[in-house]
Amino acid sequence: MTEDRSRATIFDVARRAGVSTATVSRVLAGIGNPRPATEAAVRAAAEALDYRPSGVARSLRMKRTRTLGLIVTDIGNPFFPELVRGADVAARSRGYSIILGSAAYDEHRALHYLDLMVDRRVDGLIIASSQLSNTSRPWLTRSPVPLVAVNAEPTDPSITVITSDNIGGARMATEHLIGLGHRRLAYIRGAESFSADEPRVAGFRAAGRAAGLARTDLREVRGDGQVEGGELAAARLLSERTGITGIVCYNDVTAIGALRALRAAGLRVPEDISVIGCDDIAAAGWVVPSLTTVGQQKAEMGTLAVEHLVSRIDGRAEPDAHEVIRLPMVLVERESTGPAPGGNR
Amino acid sequence: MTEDRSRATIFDVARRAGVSTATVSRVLAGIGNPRPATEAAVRAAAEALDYRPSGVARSLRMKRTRTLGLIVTDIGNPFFPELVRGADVAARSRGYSIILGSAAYDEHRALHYLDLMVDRRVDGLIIASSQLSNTSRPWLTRSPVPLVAVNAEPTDPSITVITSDNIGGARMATEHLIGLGHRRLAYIRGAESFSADEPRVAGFRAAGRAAGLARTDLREVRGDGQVEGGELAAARLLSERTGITGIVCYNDVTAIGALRALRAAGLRVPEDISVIGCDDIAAAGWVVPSLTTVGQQKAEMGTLAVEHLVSRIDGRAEPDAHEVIRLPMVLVERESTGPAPGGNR
DNA sequence: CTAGCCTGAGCAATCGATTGCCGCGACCCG
DNA sequence: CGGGTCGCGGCAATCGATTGCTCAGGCTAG
Repeated sequence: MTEDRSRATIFDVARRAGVSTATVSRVLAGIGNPRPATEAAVRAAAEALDYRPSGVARSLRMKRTRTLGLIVTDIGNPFFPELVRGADVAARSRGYSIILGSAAYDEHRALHYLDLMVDRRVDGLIIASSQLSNTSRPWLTRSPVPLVAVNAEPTDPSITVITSDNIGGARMATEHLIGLGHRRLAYIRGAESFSADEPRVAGFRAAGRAAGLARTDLREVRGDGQVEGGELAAARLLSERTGITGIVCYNDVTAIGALRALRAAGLRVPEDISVIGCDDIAAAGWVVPSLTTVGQQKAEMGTLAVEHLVSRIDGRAEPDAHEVIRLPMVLVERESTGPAPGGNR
Repeated sequence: MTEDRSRATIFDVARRAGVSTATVSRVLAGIGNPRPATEAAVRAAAEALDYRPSGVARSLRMKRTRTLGLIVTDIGNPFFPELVRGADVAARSRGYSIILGSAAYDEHRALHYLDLMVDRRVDGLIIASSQLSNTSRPWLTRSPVPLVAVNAEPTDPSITVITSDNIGGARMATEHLIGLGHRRLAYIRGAESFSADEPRVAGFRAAGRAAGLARTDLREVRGDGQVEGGELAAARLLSERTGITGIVCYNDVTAIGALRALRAAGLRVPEDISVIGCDDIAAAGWVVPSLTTVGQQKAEMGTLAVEHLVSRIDGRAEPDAHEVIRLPMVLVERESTGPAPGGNR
């Protein structure tokens, strides 16, 4: 180990190369045109000392950290890894890093992360945590850094939002079932705090109404966005014996729970009953039968969020160009949906 | 907006409170015992200006960022979110943050993150990326910051490793099947680059040998650690018609693929054939039949990695107290395993 | 040959905190 | 009433980079 325990500083490089720190900084940043001999000396010294500029010192001087904070509802929820990945890739390609915070469904945790990240002087914040959308609005609107909300319904015009067309997605899912001949449908909702739940149920109702279905042929039960909630809700639905043949679910995880309940009740999917989910998580393709779903463009949402922030940070976009971007959802047909039984129509 | 675009600095607080920055720093850090009037003035000023110390400036001065770098193979792989969560919780409770990097199965990306994180002056690194274990060893052994490898086999005595008892886990899985009367077994391997594959296949063999099974009754086929690989491998196994009744899989994702292939072949699980996975990812409980598996203590691995690093950073542990921690794996019995058909004992 | 210009590179300030050292004021005791 | 001691709080250095301003030297043109 010839090298010191701590890393070489720009001062060490300057001394070794026989120049000033200003010159080292300029050469390494490619600013100005140094005399060939100077440039060579600096590069050689930097190389020999394995010099790497301190991001901390640079951040202090430049007043930017090239770091973005990303707060998600819960990293264990299969929806988020893809979003994180999309954001990560986009950030990296622009020279930014992501600091991750998983709120674990807890608003206090989320707020703590928010403060932590601001203290760390992140250049921007991506909030993909439904927990924050409601109570913490004051914090968000007076955020000291650019901010974008992902996968949440717009609550404040001053905040940019990137989300899916939840109404359209749920309508598409419902229309898919109706197109297969289903006439008695149910919707299993998510937890109350999920801001996408309301628009999705609205899409479900709209599609049902448009197809002329009676209010009584459009059941709605409450789930929790988890497997257990979907399982319970589907079981409740079955016990009601209302003869529904198609279930639209708040998300894929809920749909997987519903699948389990139907299986336990001896019903075949899709022969006896069809199930459609939402999100298109990886596991949707793993279960048997594999799950038909309307997919969200998760990675794209992450990418767009980063792009939006970076262009705001770099001043390429108006500081208050607040918009609402709604990504279309895409129908992914798999095995869990099929023609309605009994040849209705 | 009374407040400025940029945050208040310690200087602003000092001026408003009529004291020096040194006093502000001391009061807010709780060092020394200030005169009550002084303390009140400082706190009032800090409050009024919504002052929050700059982590960047502090990091520069203190030469520690209270940030840990975490590099994972791929955040989309369901194994990692739990690990990330464990690390995140442990880090947060100790005042550290996690910077995440997802290598997306690409060693170049992983190395890039490594450099990035060192440039950001993280205080420690957690490598949970199998991509790094091999070629990048030189980098790792001369890392400028404390480092711990997670979920990898020890390759260098100078690196602390936290991993599962892969041999014991695979043996346990195999013994579980043998205990249920199965006598003709197969093991579906992971990709070659996964360092846990070798020990697991060794555990499989050891358990088979110990039970007196013939070499020909212990098939091994190559998968890829993904659903597709498991599906293909299982299909190949079936086409060989060797009459196996139990399949041990490299991981749960592989097992889920196997389940799909068996189902497609019209075989019932577990009546005709038993399947056991490894990892205990969330989806293992979602598929039908739910998957029996030997679980890794994912969150604990993340927690231990953080604890190890923090104690090294804080100087509470020897700088070269390099150890290998092997966490036991735990058998989680679900529906995909059952007595061998034909009542073979 | 000299004056002026152009450019490469150094000086020093700056970013925002922490902390060693020291001075000054107050209080106590003789 | 004077001197000593204790301790609060200020001064200023420091962390490691970036960058405006300035200086000096070389080259060109008159």
